[in-house]
Amino acid sequence: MHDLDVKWQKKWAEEAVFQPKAGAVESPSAATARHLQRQVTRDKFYLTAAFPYPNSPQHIGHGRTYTTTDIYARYMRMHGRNVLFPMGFHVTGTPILAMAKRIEEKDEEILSIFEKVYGIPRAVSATLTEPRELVAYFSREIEAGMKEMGYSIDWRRKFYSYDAQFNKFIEWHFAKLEKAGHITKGEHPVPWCPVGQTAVGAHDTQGDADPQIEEITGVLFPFEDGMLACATYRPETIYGVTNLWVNPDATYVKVKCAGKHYYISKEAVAPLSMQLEMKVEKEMPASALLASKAKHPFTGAELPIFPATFVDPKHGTGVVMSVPAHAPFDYLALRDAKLEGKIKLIQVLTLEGFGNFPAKEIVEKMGIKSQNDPRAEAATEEIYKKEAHTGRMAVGEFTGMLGAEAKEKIRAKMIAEGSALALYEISNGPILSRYGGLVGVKIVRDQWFIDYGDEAWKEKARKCLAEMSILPEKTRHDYEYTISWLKQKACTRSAGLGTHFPLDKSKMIEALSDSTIYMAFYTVSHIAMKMKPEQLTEELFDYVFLGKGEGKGLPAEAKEMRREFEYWYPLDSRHSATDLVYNHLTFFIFNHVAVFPQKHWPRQTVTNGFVLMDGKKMSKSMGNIIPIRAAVKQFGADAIRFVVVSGADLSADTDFNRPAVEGVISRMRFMQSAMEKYASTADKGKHDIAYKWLLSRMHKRAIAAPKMYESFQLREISLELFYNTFNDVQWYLKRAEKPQLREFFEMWVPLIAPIVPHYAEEMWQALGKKHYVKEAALVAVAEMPKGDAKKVDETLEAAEDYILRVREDISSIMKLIKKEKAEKVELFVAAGWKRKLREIVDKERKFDIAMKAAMADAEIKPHASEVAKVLTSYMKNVGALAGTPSSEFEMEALLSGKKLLEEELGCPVSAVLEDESDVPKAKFALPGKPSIMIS
RNA sequence: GCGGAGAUGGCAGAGUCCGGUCAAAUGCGCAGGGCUUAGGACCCUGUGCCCUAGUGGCUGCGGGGGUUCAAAUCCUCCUCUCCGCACCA
Repeated sequence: MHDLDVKWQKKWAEEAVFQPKAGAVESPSAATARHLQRQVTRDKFYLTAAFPYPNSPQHIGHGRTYTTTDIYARYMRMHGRNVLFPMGFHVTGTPILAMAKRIEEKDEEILSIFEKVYGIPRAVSATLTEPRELVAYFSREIEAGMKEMGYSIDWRRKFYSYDAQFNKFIEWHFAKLEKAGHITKGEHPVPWCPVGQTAVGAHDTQGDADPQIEEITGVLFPFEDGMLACATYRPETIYGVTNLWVNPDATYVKVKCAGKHYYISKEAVAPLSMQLEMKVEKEMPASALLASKAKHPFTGAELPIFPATFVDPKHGTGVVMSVPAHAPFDYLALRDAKLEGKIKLIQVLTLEGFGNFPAKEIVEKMGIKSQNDPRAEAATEEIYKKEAHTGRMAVGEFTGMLGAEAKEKIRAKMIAEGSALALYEISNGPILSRYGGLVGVKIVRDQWFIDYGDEAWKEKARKCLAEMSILPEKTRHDYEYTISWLKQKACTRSAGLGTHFPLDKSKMIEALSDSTIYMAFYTVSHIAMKMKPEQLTEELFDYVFLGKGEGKGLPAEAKEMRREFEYWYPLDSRHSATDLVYNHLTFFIFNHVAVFPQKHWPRQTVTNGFVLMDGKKMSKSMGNIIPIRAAVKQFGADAIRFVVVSGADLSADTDFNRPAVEGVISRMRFMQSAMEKYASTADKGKHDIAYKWLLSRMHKRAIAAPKMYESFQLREISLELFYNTFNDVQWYLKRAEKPQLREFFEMWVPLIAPIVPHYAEEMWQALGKKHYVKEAALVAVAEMPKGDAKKVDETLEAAEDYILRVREDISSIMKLIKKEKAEKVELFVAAGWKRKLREIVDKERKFDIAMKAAMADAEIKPHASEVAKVLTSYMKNVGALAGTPSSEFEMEALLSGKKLLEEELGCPVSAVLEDESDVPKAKFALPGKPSIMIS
């Protein structure tokens, strides 16, 4: 398999079939020139798939998107379009840096994954400590894998997103955004590692946990000369605060922050200082706080401070406000301290199914013993959940409002009047970063944004979307939703590979912001990459991409670049996995409409689901990843291409498993040997019924194929052009007296070529001179056969189905009567009156009315005794009545299948009309279902 | 919480829009047989339950209820699963 792949990949490369020229013909070898000539007189077709991120090799999961794209590219090429399918590498951002660092630190986990999963020897991975070395190595691997998969990519246009020329392009891109007013600056909370001094994403954390930022409220209670800060998720319960809690064993501090004094736990200082600048002035034991009292920020009422062990000094501020009516822990702590009678509970929310103090009730109902009882957690969860959904405010200015709504209002109000701080926290913490620090939340000043919240911009994006084709169509809603909620998107980071942010060179443009219009760069990259970066000025790109000016004073290459861009743009189809709809693909639309004129807006996106391995999600930790190159070596490119796209609908996840791959390979072999046996010469003589039937099916499929390819019904195609076709050929070989398959194969091979190109190429060559389809040196550039509607014969196909059904019925009866071998088989075809009765029932589906109508019919009346019985059997399946076959049809079909049946049964088979026979069994015949007599 | 998608046989997965030809395509798995020294591959047959000398009957498509001569398919309520909610490629 692999040799065959290499053979044709080499041939395609030699003939440069995947290196299209904008609007004119290059000079590939004479063999293909003719076909390329044909192509360029037709329309161009430009498509791209998301470029890979080379921080590790690719596995078969990655192969789905690229294979889908390639099938489409190959189909379009065979459909006569001049196709451009380029590829590059995305290296922007921090994961590559993180990976290189981990290798440098000899991270056992990563080295062992490389060794065990991808088969990279430790000696080799040890050399990948430099980001550029790493990129060079993995991009080489990925490119080799893509070539081995037979992707029809124009590699001349390859670039890396940190190349100086591409940097220039991104600078131009951002200059356009800035001029359009889409760049803003502000503050932003990010997950931050205090040790690494950097923002962290999932790939920077231990265990690949994705840190989630959550807003919390730091309520400030006047206390001595400052304020006690309490972090809470439920600021709306401020009305029900009866006291405060501190941990009796913790140390507390007095800090100065923006001119004010706050009291918090000592352990809260480090995480909170990422958000607020603070200076510790004094340290004190908890007892110092317990001796004093705080004041309620609204009412000024005195609030005692009590000790409670459930207070975690590491969490929030290390001080907790007590709302015993609604928080089980607060109630329990109060009860534990025997203070229940002394402190009066205050109701804040009304909750259906509960009285005034839900926390007290649930604690009593569940019989929870103390604040250290593990069930206290469950009780809290239940009450919080119920109150969050259905609780209504019972006190304060928002009385009657849902608690969830009141929360936002109260929080905003308190922050505005200075009685609370806006704080953030990592909701799924504690998370440790790879640098060893506990991840906290930092407020980044000088954060630059792309303002996707701009309504006018959104409108333009919607307009573009409305005119685009979205496949699968049901994804359109996801785009609309994403456009509606997108706000400011942070577009710079303090570290990473890529392009420096033009307005602040100390920052880097992050990865989702520098990959939105790079498809435009491909159209000129093969020229730009040979130029000096400083030649790629804003003026040049304005001319090339926006057609500004006449190109005077610009480098000589400018005109050619402009021509390439104008020829290839707009992008006809953009491909990726579905997860990118919510960010990349939507940004892609936004940025195109911001930078380019409407005629260059994208026309289509195609998104696909993932690949599962034996029904399970692929993951490095589970070790169920098959690297793409290893898979190709083992199974050959075509089988993998076939399996990753044919297993499921485009949007659904598909499964990759060995039996599926092997099934494909064995079927391909079968077809190949059938072709060798029966298609070596042109079909001879008059086609018999069986061959006419097979060709009818083939032509029908050829007619249906373009639509299926164009709407990415790849599962449907594989089913029709492969499994069902395969079954047809098997049936045909059984049916045909002298099988011949020449016309069949001349059509079949090009039809499947986009999916299994190497195999098809080999078959195409083996066929030699074509008799029934247009000749082409390579099937990759051959014309897709068009089915001939005149060769589609529904009657013939129906007859064949009929024979199959009769055959099945005979064998089921044989089994029923436990007969190994029959002496003879007699078939009786139903009488005319039964057909007439069927028509009556088809029109009138109520039993009694149909019965009356039947009895009024002179032809049917004589059979009155049988009518009720026949009618009953019709009624059972009223839907099956349409298209009653004629008795002539049935007789003819039986005659055509007679020989096959006799051979299979090893006895004479006869067919007569029901009314021409006096065998009693004959009466059981129904239209389409002859009565069978075996003796 | 908000938004989206989905639930079909041992498994994967069609069918659902436009109700009837649906015990339900196709593939895998499993069982029996053939081939083979054996295994693999390959080929045939079977694979919800029940009855049966006659091509049959019954149950069934997440759960409940409804519409209809007829429901996997239409309506309604419910349960459960998956995905996304950004600064991360």
